[in-house]
Amino acid sequence: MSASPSSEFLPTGDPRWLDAEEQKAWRAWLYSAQLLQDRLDRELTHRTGISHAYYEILVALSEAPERMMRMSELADRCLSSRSRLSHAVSRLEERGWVRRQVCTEDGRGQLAVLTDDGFAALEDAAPIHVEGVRRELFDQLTPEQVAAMRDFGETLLRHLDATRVP
Amino acid sequence: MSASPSSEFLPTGDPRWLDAEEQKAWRAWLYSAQLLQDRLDRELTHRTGISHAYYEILVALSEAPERMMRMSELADRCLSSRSRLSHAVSRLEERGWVRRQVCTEDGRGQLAVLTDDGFAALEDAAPIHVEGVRRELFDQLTPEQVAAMRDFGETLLRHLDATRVP
DNA sequence: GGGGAATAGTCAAGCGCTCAACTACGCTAG
DNA sequence: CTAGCGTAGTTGAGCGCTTGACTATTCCCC
Repeated sequence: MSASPSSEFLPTGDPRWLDAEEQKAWRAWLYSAQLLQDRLDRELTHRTGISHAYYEILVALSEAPERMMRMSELADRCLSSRSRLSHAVSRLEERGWVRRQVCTEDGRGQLAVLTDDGFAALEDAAPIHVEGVRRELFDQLTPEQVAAMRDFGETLLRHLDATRVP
Repeated sequence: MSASPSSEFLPTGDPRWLDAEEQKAWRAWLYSAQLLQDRLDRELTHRTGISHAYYEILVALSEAPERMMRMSELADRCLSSRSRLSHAVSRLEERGWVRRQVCTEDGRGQLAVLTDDGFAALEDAAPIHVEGVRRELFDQLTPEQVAAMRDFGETLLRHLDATRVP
């Protein structure tokens, strides 16, 4: 719907429609974001058997002290819901890459721990992922574009973080 | 995994790891993209019952001549697989928003046609979506950042398009 | 003009996600 | 102490997506 539709008497007043330039900018960003994430995810999944979502979990754990994290903390770090993370960790447990451990400080809590097998799987996958990001993203951009991408991302993150409603 | 892991003798040579600045840029972009898309999709879904993916289908049809498109064409336009689009159109058909029609020029083909009910649903949803995009995206950015976002998206799209492997 | 490859679309099985309900534990006020 | 509320995490049902196989039609060229 490129032009304003005919409904002119909305309760909240006329929406601030996007003009042609804004539409182009929005679509270019949206399509490129979807295609890029899709391509990287597919390459990683097909070459390593690890989806990008699972990869993020393994990375987070590998960077944590003693390679272990509380479930909720891990969920936040991976932009995941509690439920989604719980399911994902169960599946990673079945592969032997992660194990659960009760948290001694808080009887309600669980710790997700990266196993040696999980770390090895991550070591195999990391080069594939990094090469993908470089090939599809950084190799295509000038340093100025990279700087703008970061600036853009950080600006948006500040806003999204400030207006979060948990 | 922020630093190079210990596997130093890979068949393809050492991967070109991301340095700290590149990591920050990549993460900022990735997280902001995921959070933004997620927030817009949730708002649209909860307030209108239409997910962003379905919204895109309705928009594409509404802009097409006679509000109809070939299934494959529609799939490409919506960055969707044939199968996914076929499922989605079936569900939109159940809601009475789209109907299928055999293509007279090509006996294999099907046309997806937007119904009046579908157009009305889109008219209701469009202001919600546009306000979301404006509030979460354009209102947060300077004109320079918008220009950079578009430039970034178009650069990436050119690359992704040129290296597509169907 | 007839046989094989290519194309359009659908369908079924299985996986992963969402949502809401649920268990279990901790915290605090009375 | 204990009642009640908040927090941590899990679970199951249901939906949507992916994959790969399948049907039907068209295209191509010998």
